[in-house]
Amino acid sequence: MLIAEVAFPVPVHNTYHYLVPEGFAPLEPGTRVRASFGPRLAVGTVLAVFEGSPQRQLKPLHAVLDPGPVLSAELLECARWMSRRYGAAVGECVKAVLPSFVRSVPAKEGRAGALRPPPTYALTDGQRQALEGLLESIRSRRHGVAVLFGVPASGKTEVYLRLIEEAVKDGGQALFMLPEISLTGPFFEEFSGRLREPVALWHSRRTMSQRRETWSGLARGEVRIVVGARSAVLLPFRSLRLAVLDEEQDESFKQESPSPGYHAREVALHRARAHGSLVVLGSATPSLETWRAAQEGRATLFVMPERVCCKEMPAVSVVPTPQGHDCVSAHLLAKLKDRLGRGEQSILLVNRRGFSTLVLCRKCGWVDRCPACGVARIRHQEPDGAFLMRCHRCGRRTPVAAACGVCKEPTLWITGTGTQKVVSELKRAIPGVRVLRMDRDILKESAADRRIIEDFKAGRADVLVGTKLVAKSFHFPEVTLVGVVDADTMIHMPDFRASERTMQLLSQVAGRSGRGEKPGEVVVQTMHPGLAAMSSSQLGRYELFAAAELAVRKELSYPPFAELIRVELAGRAEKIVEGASQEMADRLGGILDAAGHQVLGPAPSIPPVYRGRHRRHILVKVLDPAGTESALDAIRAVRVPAGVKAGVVVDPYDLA
DNA sequence: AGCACGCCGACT
DNA sequence: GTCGGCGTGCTC
Repeated sequence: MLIAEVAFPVPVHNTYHYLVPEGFAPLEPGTRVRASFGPRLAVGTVLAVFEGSPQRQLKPLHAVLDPGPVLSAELLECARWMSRRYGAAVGECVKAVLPSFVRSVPAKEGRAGALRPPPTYALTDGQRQALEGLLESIRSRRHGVAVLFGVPASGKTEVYLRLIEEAVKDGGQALFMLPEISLTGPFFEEFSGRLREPVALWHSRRTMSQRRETWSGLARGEVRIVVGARSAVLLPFRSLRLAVLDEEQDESFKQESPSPGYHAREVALHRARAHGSLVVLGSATPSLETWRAAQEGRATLFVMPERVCCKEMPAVSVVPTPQGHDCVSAHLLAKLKDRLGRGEQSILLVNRRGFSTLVLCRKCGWVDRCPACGVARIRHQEPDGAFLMRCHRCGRRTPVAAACGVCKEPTLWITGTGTQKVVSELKRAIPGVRVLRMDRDILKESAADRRIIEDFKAGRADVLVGTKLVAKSFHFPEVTLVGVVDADTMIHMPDFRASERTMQLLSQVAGRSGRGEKPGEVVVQTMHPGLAAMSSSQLGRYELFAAAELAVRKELSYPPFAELIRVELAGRAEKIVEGASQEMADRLGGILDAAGHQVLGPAPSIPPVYRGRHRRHILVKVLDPAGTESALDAIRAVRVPAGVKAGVVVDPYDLA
């Protein structure tokens, strides 16, 4: 009898078997079918078809929905791989690569398009050398991985453009990915202007019809170039020759939820192997995972050390964070005034939005926290000028406490620096200064991030104060000073990546300085000038940071020397969750310690109670790189009691 | 994910 | 005495 293995878009790990009625054959994997699933009919995707004698009574398929497969064997295999790699249900992975808007796509041959002659730009030595190696790799039609390590403004975009041109010759396809939707637009524009071949834009905010057009165009081989965000890596390429991840270190390439929690870099590498294509990982501060891959020869390193626009790197000075009332040091203030006098612009990076980031009691140490989320609340100045406390996790607003929540004394200390406070301090210290603020609050209020950027670019402000949004790849030629108001806030996060994140942010924001004719300068305020993450904000010292940080990671068995799996248990009854997570940790400890892995916890998640459910988590450090799959099996094999739900995240970036 | 089965509160 | 809450469990 002919049996079909079918996956349904539901969070269950098993697949289901059905009889294939006579008239339905031949039925190929990747075809959608309708079948009775429990008390209802459901649409599923055929994973495999085989001849066999079933041990149990199987139901027949109800209908075949496509004339042929809508998913290629390669993409179907990718879904199955994702399910194994990330411990996600197969059906959910199939759903991720086969969105609901897809209609049947008849196969059709693509045609080769003519290329616009590449413009004649003078390339730097670094660009030329990188291009030479990378073009050769594309032409070889063999799988390869390259790291394009270029300082900000080193001309990576020009390299990408020429690689794409090469990749789409005679029917090839190219994928260009950026970590955020907001960055895809400008690249889409630029690529569309420079490349003769049409460029498609892909991200989650595109309309159904736009997505359908791109999806089926790619499947037919007609669409050849895609600029997109994370999910573009799951598109139905027929002959991928090049996959680029720009800003590859950015954590937005990792999806944490919904399941499957995939990393676009890993999926790109997996698919590129199947297509025999080149993967280019571009960054000024590569992730340590990528850097180590280059050191071990799993990726080829290309370095572009010189800026295209200007000769010198900005000079970096590290000064102590002021400990008094002010948050901008005399040193930084003097430099700001100096820029103002010369008609040049400055950027100030502040890590938190709001006015004051901490309200606490001087007597007993009580900290004002959100009762629902358990995190410290931020004092905000609302658009009407009044002050309110806001929880940055749940967004709830409450009046500012007049007295300590425990000892009821009016001994409150309002401290900590947010973007609003810096703006107000600047206006007080430099009369007449024109300041723009850019953070999520402002963008919500005025719904105009474009306008802020344009105003600043046009010189209608002297200083731009903002959160890490200001560090993004904007090009402001008149900016000659970048100040980091408090570089320590990130580094104290209880997360093994805190130092790496700090270094990346500092380096990125430093790259905004001196991009025009005039040389730039960077001032970092910190109480820890000796930390590697701080000193390496001096551009070009990435290698020193990476070496030091890799040594730490190795010592403590953290990625990239181990792989983490976070197991979270949640449920209504606190005691039951507590018992279940202890049981889970004990059981895993027994199994996994023997394999050389480590089990940490359980510990309460942050927040410990969310939507009425108590949450605890366990961290598994998988020391043998091949051991993740069996560790996931071991986790799944532990039965959790009724009323408790267990979830896993492989390679989590959010450790709370 | 759906959808049904199964035990505890306010109503014709 | 019933209708209905959503907690629990299964779907080839």
